[in-house]
Amino acid sequence: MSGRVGDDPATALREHLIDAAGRLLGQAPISAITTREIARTAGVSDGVLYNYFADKNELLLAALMRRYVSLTERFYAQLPEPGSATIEENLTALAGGLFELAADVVPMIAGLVSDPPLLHRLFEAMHREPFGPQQLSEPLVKYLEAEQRLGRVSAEIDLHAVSWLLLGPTAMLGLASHMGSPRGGPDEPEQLHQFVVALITGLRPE
Amino acid sequence: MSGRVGDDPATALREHLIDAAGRLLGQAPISAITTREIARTAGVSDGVLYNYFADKNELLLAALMRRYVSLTERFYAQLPEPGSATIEENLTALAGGLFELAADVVPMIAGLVSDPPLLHRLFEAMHREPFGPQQLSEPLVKYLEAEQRLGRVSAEIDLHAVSWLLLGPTAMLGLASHMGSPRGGPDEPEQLHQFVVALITGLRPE
Amino acid sequence: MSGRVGDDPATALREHLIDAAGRLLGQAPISAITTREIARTAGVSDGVLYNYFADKNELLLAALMRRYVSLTERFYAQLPEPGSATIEENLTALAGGLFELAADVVPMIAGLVSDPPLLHRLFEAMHREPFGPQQLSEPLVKYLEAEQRLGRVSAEIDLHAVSWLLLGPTAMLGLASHMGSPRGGPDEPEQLHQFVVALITGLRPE
Amino acid sequence: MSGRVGDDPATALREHLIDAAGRLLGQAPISAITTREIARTAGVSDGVLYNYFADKNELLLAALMRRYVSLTERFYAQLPEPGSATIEENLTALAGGLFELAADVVPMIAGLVSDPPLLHRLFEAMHREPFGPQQLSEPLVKYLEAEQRLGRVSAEIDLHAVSWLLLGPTAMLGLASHMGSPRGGPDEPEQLHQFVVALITGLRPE
DNA sequence: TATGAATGAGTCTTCATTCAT
DNA sequence: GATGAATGAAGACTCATTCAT
Repeated sequence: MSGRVGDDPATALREHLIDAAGRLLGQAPISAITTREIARTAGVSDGVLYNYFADKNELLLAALMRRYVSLTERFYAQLPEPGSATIEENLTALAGGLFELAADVVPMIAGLVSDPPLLHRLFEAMHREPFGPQQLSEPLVKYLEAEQRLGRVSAEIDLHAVSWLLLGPTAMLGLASHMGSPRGGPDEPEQLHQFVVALITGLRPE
Repeated sequence: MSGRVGDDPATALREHLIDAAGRLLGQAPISAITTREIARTAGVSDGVLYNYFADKNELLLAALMRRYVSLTERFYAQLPEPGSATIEENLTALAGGLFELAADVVPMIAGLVSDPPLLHRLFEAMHREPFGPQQLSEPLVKYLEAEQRLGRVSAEIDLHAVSWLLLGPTAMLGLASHMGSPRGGPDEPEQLHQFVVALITGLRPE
Repeated sequence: MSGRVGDDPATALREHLIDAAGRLLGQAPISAITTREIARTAGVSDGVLYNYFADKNELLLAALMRRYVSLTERFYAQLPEPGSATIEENLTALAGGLFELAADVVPMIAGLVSDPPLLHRLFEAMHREPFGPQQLSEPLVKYLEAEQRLGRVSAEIDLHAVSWLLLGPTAMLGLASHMGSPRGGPDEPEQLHQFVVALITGLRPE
Repeated sequence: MSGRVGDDPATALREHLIDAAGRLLGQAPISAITTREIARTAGVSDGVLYNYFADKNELLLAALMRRYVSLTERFYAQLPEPGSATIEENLTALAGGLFELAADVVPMIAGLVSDPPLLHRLFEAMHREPFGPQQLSEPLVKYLEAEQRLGRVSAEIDLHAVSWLLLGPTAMLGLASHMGSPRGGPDEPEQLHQFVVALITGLRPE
């Protein structure tokens, strides 16, 4: 039972615990995760987590952050190249990535609504990261600015607002995908495409 | 110990319990509400709730529904008159109402992510109501159709998508307002206004 | 809600409650019967029973007695006629009746083992009845005495012991029929017949 | 609070809990035994039992089995030697052992009639033991077969039936001994003797 | 006398946390 | 440091019994 964890520096176990907790975070609502379950998943004893974390929440917090960062990076890696393809295609692909991100992140965060102090701690931690939640829109804005300079996006529009107009419906759809969804409408990729088309068109009569 | 409950006909206590639970729903995350707490808040004994509800969840469900319906009705009462004022003003006001609705409803529902069976029951109950969650967009679409007929909104745009483009960012802002918010940006009414302007403008270069 | 019980003297309700409890006694283990269930079965209110009985147990006791007496009477009505048919046939038929009696009575009494005071009260009541449990063997002994006088049963045998030799295995089989029985052996009527044959034969080598 | 449990290897507490439950099983009806009572009897905290058993019933089951096995072994150790003494003496001694066994086992099992699922689980467990309940008769049958070969028992009799004729009345007497017994008759050893004599004699007129 | 709503003690079970080894 | 057995507070739910109407 000794070398199971790895031969890394002393605190490799800390990482190992975070990974185990993170794995569980993808499988069950956060409130259903017990310390015993984490310990078993990690293959260590029940009490060891208290050697590295003040309490269960602090471990969960670290796992939450790690998960958030890794999911976010996955999204950033998919950003389209300004000037390539069409705006419609690019934004639709982007919305697809956002949807996946939201489908993974939203339930994680939504589950935290039950635990405001923990939620608050998570947000503080997120804001210390290079890519906090509101900065999620930043690369999106960057991309749109580039397209604006290329003349492929209206010069007069507020790009920060546009980023919310993409993020919002997409996240909502991601959340909805976790509930007994309202069958019958178009499927999700098609909905995302319609959002983009409408956003490009604008409400203003020609 | 007699008149405490009210002088209404028979099952006034049922209502009283729903009210007590509803009050707690506004103060604490749903998973933190205990049967004992409800009983104490209602000023009755621990076991009474089982005389009126199959279990704790059924009571919570009733309280949740009552809250949802009353918040929804508040929103519907504020719908703008097609043709009056400007589109921008109307949609901004509408977004304001949606924001308030979301700020109240979203945390309520988000907390349920931890309890999928209860969440499912809530959705079934909501769909039996005249104004289910997906029908939330219906009056919005109705309003936009009227404006479309008046020629104040582009004829070629998908109004269902537009409704999501309004609901999504607004709900997200409502959720965000419950967290240690990202200080520094514009305040919420201003953000909502910017969403509307951008949505009216559209991305397409003139 | 007034005349539901009948127009008999004032305490017809007492009888009605006993009947309702007796009906439930045939359907569920005694410990699973609640006062509310009795009241609903009887179509009366929860609290009435305390107007006629000191507590739940006293009502149950009365129901138990009534049931015991009625089942016992059913058995007595089936006693064979001495001299008719053969001893083997008569005793086999008799064992069949006893088996049915036991299958009905045994679980009722066995369930009481969990409640010694109530059990004790039941036995005291039974002994005051004309046909107490040990008197169960009396008609059996009477029948055997008649056969003895007719020379169809050994003169030297203790008929009281014989009655136990019939009652015992039969009751045991009745109890066993209520449990996940040990499949594979002969069925119950055949077993009863074998008991009788062996009892007639005796262990003594010819 | 350290050495209280015993110095045995690892799961001494598991045994300790079974013992505590077993002790209570001898003192109170099974349905009256609470987890708290077991814990207090064992001198441990309320929740420990769930570290060793899936639930209360599984602990009770283990205690029940242990008791059953130990009582059964006590009985098997007393089997008479075929050919020794007389049949009457041997069977009377055997009936005495059975009576003691029944007096201990029957109330234990009878109390379970109120809890069919647990009863079923007990039977399954019993059948996995070398000496299940129906195999109780096996050593008895073995003994009688030996006597049959020695010519001391009628060759034509069904020994399986005979074993029931001994077990049945004996078990009934054992059960009866737990109730406000029917004073006045012969005492139990004498009754058992009479059963044996009658069984040897047989009903058939010489 | 009948009602049935209210009571509240008591049950089983879970789980974060501690601490002797 | 690591272990994992023990702790015990807390939660949902049941039900015999009471009592104002």
